[in-house]
Amino acid sequence: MAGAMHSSGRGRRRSSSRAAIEEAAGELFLENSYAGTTIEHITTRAGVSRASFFNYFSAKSDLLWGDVDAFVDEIAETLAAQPATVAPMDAVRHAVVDAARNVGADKIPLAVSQWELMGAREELLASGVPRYARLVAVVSVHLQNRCPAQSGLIISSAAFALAGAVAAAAANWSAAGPSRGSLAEDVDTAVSPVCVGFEPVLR
Amino acid sequence: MAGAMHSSGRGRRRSSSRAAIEEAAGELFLENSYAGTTIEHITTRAGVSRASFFNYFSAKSDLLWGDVDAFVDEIAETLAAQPATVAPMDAVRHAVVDAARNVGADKIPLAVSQWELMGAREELLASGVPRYARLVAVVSVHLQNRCPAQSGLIISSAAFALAGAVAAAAANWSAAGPSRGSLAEDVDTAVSPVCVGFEPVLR
DNA sequence: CACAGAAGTTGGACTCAGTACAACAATACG
DNA sequence: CGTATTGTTGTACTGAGTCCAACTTCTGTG
Repeated sequence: MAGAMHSSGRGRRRSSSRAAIEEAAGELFLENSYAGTTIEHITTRAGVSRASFFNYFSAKSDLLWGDVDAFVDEIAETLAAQPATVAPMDAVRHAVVDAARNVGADKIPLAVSQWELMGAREELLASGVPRYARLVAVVSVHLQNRCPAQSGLIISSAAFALAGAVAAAAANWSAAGPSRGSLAEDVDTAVSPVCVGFEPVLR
Repeated sequence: MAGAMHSSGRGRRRSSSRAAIEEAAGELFLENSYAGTTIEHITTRAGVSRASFFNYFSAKSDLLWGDVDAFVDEIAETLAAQPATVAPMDAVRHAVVDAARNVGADKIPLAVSQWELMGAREELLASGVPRYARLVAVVSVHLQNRCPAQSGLIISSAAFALAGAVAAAAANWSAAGPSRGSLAEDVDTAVSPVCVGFEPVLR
């Protein structure tokens, strides 16, 4: 996020290593599956040193979740810009659905588009957790601000449940294959009941 | 669970390695934190070989989640025994709350009781994912059986949201420290809105 | 222009989790 | 007493992630 701004800094310029790594990884994951691809494979094909890999990514799984991070970022921004007049759960629903609208079928995250192909599902799932946790945190903070009187239990269960519904929608959507419709609709369908259930509790 | 029944088998008897490992691990996690404890530390203190560790546990994180696995097992059993007359989400709520009732303050899972002490929260969280996934699967199967007409999206978002609420309750409860009340109450509070929201959608 | 310093890249050594497997030890059963 | 069965151990290996000290490429300043 920050720290990467180097338009007119002092030292050496970044080469295009990052893009090369991402491209090589995408190819290799398809050829050999995620688990069957080592970081060394990737850096070799990208023509970069192994050490350089960790300049750009903190872990192998980071290659899979970049787009999801952006998705959560967008939700956070939308929520921050929401006027206080909107009902809290409605604000969250709109933020989530809007963000989903920007996820075109063209830009499906690697982790999602190649679910079956890449094997090691559980490992993939586990590597996605920090993103899920961040979504929970973002929603929690928003609800906390809007409903300061509420107990932490209610707040966090609403946030967890909502993030769960979003995850379900994403999983379902990706599993639908090339014939899938719009992610935004699926997210709306999945999230609505959660909002309906929690809105009255949050008063 | 299964596979451990060896009261009068054929070959060599199991020694008490398992208990020794668990005890040593519990001590060491408190002394040096989870991340600061290696498997070799554990096996050395337990007086067992490193190889033996993997006879009993498939990963270091298995030491933390054993009780949670039992919790999910219990939910699965209760659900299977539920009569078809109960509304689907009510059945799930009862199963979850009942299972929570059996989790006394004395038997708090390692992963939960020593959350702050052990550092490496994200790693812990990630290692818990397979359990979360199993809870989702158990609930999904139940809903699928009770509501065969429903779309997969609704089913799985209900299951995800419910599992999320349970996780929130557990996290909240554990964070409450020694003064915490009954887990079952917290779970009920967290899960109810989800059930209220999804019950009508499931018809 | 030289040079100091910032920022990027690399090689190499290291720790640790997890896998694989062959040898060895203990036990029940015929 | 053998023998098959099962538990335990030693050992060697792969691969992720960390650390760090060199080296390279760049920019701004005197």
